[in-house]
Order: sequence, then structure tokens, then C-alpha cells
Amino acid sequence: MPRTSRTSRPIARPVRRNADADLADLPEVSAVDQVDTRFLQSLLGYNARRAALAIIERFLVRMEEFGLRPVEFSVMSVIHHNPGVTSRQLCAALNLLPPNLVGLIQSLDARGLLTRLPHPHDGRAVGLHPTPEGQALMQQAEQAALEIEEAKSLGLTPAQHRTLLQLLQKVYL
Amino acid sequence: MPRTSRTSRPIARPVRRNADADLADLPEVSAVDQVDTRFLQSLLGYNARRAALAIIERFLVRMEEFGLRPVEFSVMSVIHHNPGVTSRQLCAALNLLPPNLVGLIQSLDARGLLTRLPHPHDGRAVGLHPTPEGQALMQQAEQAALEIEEAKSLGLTPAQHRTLLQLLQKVYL
DNA sequence: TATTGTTATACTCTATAACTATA
DNA sequence: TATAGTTATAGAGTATAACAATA
Repeated sequence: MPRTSRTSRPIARPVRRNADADLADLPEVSAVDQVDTRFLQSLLGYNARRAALAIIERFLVRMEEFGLRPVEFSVMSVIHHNPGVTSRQLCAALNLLPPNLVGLIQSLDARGLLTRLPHPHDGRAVGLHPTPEGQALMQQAEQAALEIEEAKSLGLTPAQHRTLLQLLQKVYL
Repeated sequence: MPRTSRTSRPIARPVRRNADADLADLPEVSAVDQVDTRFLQSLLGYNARRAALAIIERFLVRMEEFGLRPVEFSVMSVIHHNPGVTSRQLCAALNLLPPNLVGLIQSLDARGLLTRLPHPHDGRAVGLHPTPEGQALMQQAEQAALEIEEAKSLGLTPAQHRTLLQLLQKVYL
């Protein structure tokens, strides 16, 4: 078993010039030609994070025209499908912390994408409603999101796409 | 179709006291009882991110005793399995940016978990090697990571676990 | 007393530009 | 000229404590 690796995969021995041959055998100093990441690839957390980042990278590019970052998109999407939802409900649904939602809501309000109306039967709460502009934007943005995440644009079959969604939800729901 | 929702799921109408009945029908102000997140749940990016965060949450707790955060764990794991790997190779393998790796390496070096030796045939590069302490720590930490991410501890069958890993790698590799 | 929304704040993570030493 | 490693720095994301108004 070569000293340069603790794995079973064959690893090329470091390239050594003849002039260094007498020195090179003393210290355990070797070079790596191909990085072995097989251990990390056996961990679900690592793979889920890498996959999420890969998809979000595409998402960022596609959503530039709508001026929506991922969290803004998900907040507007929930408001779009749940007019009158409160900040607290949003935080619970999207696993956000209340202080971090405040600035987001203010920014989306300032852009004219949502309005804040009194809650019908809780004076502490505020209902979040999409404006017509917000509804129009989200109709386009959600269509674009669906296109990006289509099975074939990710190299998956429709069945694999469905399976992946189900298994991921089994993990976090 | 109720005005309070654009989805097909039946949504409870807001609770109204009789005294408000004459006012409540004028403005389109409604309350939401159950938040509908079905659209987001059809997006792979959203689900991958939520699943990754759920697993990483468990990871953070379990790795506290080793003093390793996720990125530190993955960096040490790659060094553990690839002694002599360079910073540049680490960045490529883990999708990190070089400036963000510098502090990590310095910190792990200061903790005595790795040593930085001259690269055998590139004077610009530095080879990263685990110390005996680093090797001992990673042997324990990797075992703990495997236990956390076992199929049954995530509510999956072994077959589902394998399928999930394969499909995630199809997306980001 | 508990909850909604908010402010202030700190810490981590991520990203870009620019420098040095070597190839 | 190009690459490895580094510095400085800015921005986004995430976290806790504490407060006012309302339930």
C-alpha cells in the first residue's frame, strides 16, 4: 500500500527528477494528481448542498431580469399563493427568522410588489398581499423557474425528477 | 372559485364575527389558516436547499465535539484522503474560492491538524498534509458523519439512500 | 403572560480586485 | 504571460437579545 494514500484507488506516484531521487525518499512529501472525494460523495449532506448550489447558480442568472434573489422569490411565491399571509406564517413556512424577514418585506413593499393590510382579526399581525404588479411578476417568474428546473434541463428523466423531489422531502419534512 | 386563493386546494374562509359582517365584504382582506407551499415544493432547488439545511443542522450539533464546521470538515477530509493536495486543488474539488480558503487553512494549521510542506515539483504551490492529530481526529469525525447520515437515521431505506445520492450527483457533477 | 412585528447588532459565508512569487 | 497563494474588503446570509403593541 503506497504511503501517499489511505484509499484503495491506485494513485500515481509523484513525478521525481533523477537529481532529486536520493533526497525525495527521505521526507514523506508527495504530490496529488487526481483529488479523491469519494468519502464526501458518500455523505447526503455534502451532495444535497452541492446540488442545491448548482441549481441556485442557474436560478440566480435566470431571475436577474426579475430582480428576485432566491429568498425574495420564495417569499413572493408564498404571498402570491396565500394572499393575506402574515410574517410569522411566512417564517414558519420557509424556515426564516423574523428579524431577517423585515428588510425583505420592506424592500418588496417599496418596489410595489406587495401591500401590507391590517389583519382581519388580529391587531398585532399584518396581512401581506401581492399587488397586481407583484402578481404579474410572479406569474412570469414562476414560469421561468419551472423551465429552469424541468427534468430535462437538469439531465434527469421525469421519473427521476419526481423521485428526487419525493426523497428530498422525506428528509426535511 | 374563492377570491382568497389562486390554487385548487380548498381554503377556509376567514373567521368573521357577526358584528363585522357588513364591513368585511367590502375590502379583499382575508386571513390564511394553512400556508400552501406546493409550488415551491415542485422546485428541485428549493427542496435540495431545505434538505441540505436540515441535514447540516444535525451535522453542526454532532461535529461540535470535534470543533469542525461543515467546510472545515470537508477540507480536512480531502486532505486526509489526499495528503499533499494543494490549495488550488482543494478549491477546485470543493468549489471554494481561494481567498476564502486561506483563513481556514491557517486556522487548521494553528490547531495542529495539518502541516504545510513545500510542493515536490512546483515552487509556487504548498502541499497540505494531515498531522497525526489531524488523522486521528478525522478518523473519528468521519465515523460520526457516517452515523448521522445513515439511511435509517434520515428515515430512508438503504436503497432510497443510494438512489438519492446518485440523483443528486447527476445534478451537480 | 404570550405573541407579532420590529430594531440593533454580530457573526459567518461568499465574492471581487489586486498584489507577490514562481512557472 | 499565466498560475499559486495571499491580502483587503464588501456584500449577503444568518443568529441572538431586547423592545412596543396587542392577544
